[in-house]
Amino acid sequence: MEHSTARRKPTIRDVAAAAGVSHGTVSRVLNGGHWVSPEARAAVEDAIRRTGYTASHAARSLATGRSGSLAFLLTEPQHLLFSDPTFALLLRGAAEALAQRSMTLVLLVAGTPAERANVTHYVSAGHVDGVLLISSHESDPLIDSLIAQQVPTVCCGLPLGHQTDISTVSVDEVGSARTMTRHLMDRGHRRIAMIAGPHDTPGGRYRLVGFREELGDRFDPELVEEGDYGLESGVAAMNRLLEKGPAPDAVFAASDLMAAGAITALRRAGLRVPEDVAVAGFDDSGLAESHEPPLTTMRQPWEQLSERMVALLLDVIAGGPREAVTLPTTLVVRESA
Amino acid sequence: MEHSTARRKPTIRDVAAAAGVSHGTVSRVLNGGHWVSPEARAAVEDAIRRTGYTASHAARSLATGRSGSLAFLLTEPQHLLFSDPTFALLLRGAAEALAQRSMTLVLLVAGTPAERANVTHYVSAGHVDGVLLISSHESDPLIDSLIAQQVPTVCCGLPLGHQTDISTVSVDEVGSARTMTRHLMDRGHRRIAMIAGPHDTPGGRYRLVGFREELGDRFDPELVEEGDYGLESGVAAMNRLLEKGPAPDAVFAASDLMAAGAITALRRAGLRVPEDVAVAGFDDSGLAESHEPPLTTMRQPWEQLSERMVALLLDVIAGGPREAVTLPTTLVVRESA
DNA sequence: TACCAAACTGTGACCGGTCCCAGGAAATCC
DNA sequence: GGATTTCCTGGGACCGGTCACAGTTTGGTA
Repeated sequence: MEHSTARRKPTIRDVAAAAGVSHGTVSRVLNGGHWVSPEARAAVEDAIRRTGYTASHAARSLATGRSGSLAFLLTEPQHLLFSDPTFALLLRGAAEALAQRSMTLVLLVAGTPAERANVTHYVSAGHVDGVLLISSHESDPLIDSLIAQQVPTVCCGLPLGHQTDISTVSVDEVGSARTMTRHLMDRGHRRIAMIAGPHDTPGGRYRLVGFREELGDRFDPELVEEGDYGLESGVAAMNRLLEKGPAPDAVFAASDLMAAGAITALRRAGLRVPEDVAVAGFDDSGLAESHEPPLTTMRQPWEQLSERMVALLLDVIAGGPREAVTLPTTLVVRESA
Repeated sequence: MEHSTARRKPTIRDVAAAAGVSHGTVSRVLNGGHWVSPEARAAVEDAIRRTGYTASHAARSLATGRSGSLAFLLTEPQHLLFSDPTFALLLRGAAEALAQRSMTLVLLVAGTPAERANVTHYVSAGHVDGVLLISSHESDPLIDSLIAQQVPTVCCGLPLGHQTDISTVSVDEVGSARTMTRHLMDRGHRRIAMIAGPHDTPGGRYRLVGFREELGDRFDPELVEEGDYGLESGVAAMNRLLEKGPAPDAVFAASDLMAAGAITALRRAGLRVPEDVAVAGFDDSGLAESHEPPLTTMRQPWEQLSERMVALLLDVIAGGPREAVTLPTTLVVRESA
């Protein structure tokens, strides 16, 4: 007898011995159990239970060539990551969607050029099966190198300036912006300003498009300023709008954080929200509900977004066709507008 | 000749062939290069460059028994994750610290009981080399099962109710709270209230201890309310304080989010901050600086926290001794107090 | 000159799965 | 009743690394 049970982790062959079958049969049970007799299957399942067997990721990965993990790739500069609750929502959703499929999420951050190089190397070395690309800017070289390396990728939001066929999951940016703009117009506002997102991001560009479309000939380019989705940039953009001339009677910000920033700037200027100026946001990021006053905003379907991204990426990995999924948003009317 | 180069990824043996040495020598070069001649080493390094070789995680992991990844384990309920910028800071820091060591971070979320079971199973199956445990509550069964399974673990913050020797990295909670309390007293405030964190978390308990110690016989238990670190709970706690009697002239909240919530509640009650009531936070979480008014708070050394946690965990994995690291915080005086 | 240690290198077993192939048993068909 | 198909099973090669071991060369010492 062994001097102790040696606490070695049981392998597939230990299970096979315990069940009185071959390791090949155990493997078949593990992978769906086709072509195994009911008795053999039962014996194996019992043996697995008795031995406390758990499959080794590494061994499986080596044999199959698949890693069983996806990368959650962030390319935003630091200060946005810190503050934007949006990323946390997507991250959590993705982690959950993967856990259900017993896969894992690897978080990759590619803010600095050095990090980008590392990340590209890591990803194309095949350490992950695919990439969930979050928030990319126009003509981001990272996308091109992922495409060049044939890495299965799904983008969150339509990648601008890349006419290649990458699968995407996005929300109806133009329609959402039109809905919110219409809401502000219906409330009787006439001088409506917009604090748009960066023009090299889909949210920055298309929300502005929707805003302009809905306003029609009432659109005034003087009433558009650009921010980076962050709170500070909302303050700055609002200040620029106030410097230009008479205050608008409503402001549509392309993110909740910028809306919060705009409200701060308006208050400093002695204006009340929503009495003097109505302010609407975008995202419904959790901050919106608890803000003072609670923000009127467009709700993005966060759970669906991450779930669909994961599902789509797995399709792509399995060799499925390109797809572009568009999800609807909903108007949430609270107190700010 | 092959019909095409077949795009198979080069292995260690391909490199060996290209360099004219054995695969064993290539492996030695890869692992520090001891006992290899300078010429062989140069030949191998050149061959690696020419072939574009990248080591396979899976194969290495299978051979060594180590996975090359750590888990970032979150046990908080959902709504806090969504809003608290604190987690994002720690997460990013940890990802960075690991990337420098060419290891990867696996994000695990154990909010619901079902998730907890999965996570426990996953971790003890050895799919990660160790666990960075973020924000655990008192007598969390998760900690005990990790200990029981001998999983190398480092906690962020002293785990309450677990007298076992787990390595920890924490900040000087008591000292930090005393510093802030002293600051408020020095500013002339006499009726100082506290919005504490959950009493079953180290930050909730020890910040209150420091507050009480510093106040001495001026301490009034009536002026203490508890929140869950989230914004909403700050609003609620402040409202409870206001209902009890005359408003305090200063409030010390155990998180920036709760401080922001307290300010919201005070404003709704018609009180000005800091003119009528001073409000101080804790964390310096990015929100603090951009808040209106900017928050006086205790800055936690986020980068150091995550870096030390990772370093400590790697020590533990390597068989090093238990350690309890305590890091200092710094008082940041802005406008709110 | 013989002997030995140190420095270097090659070989092959092994980690724990998957998957293919050959073969046996039972059921089906002519 | 014999041939063929269908179902099930065992065995071994293989994935791409690491590591222990044996063997070769070099230089120093008795």
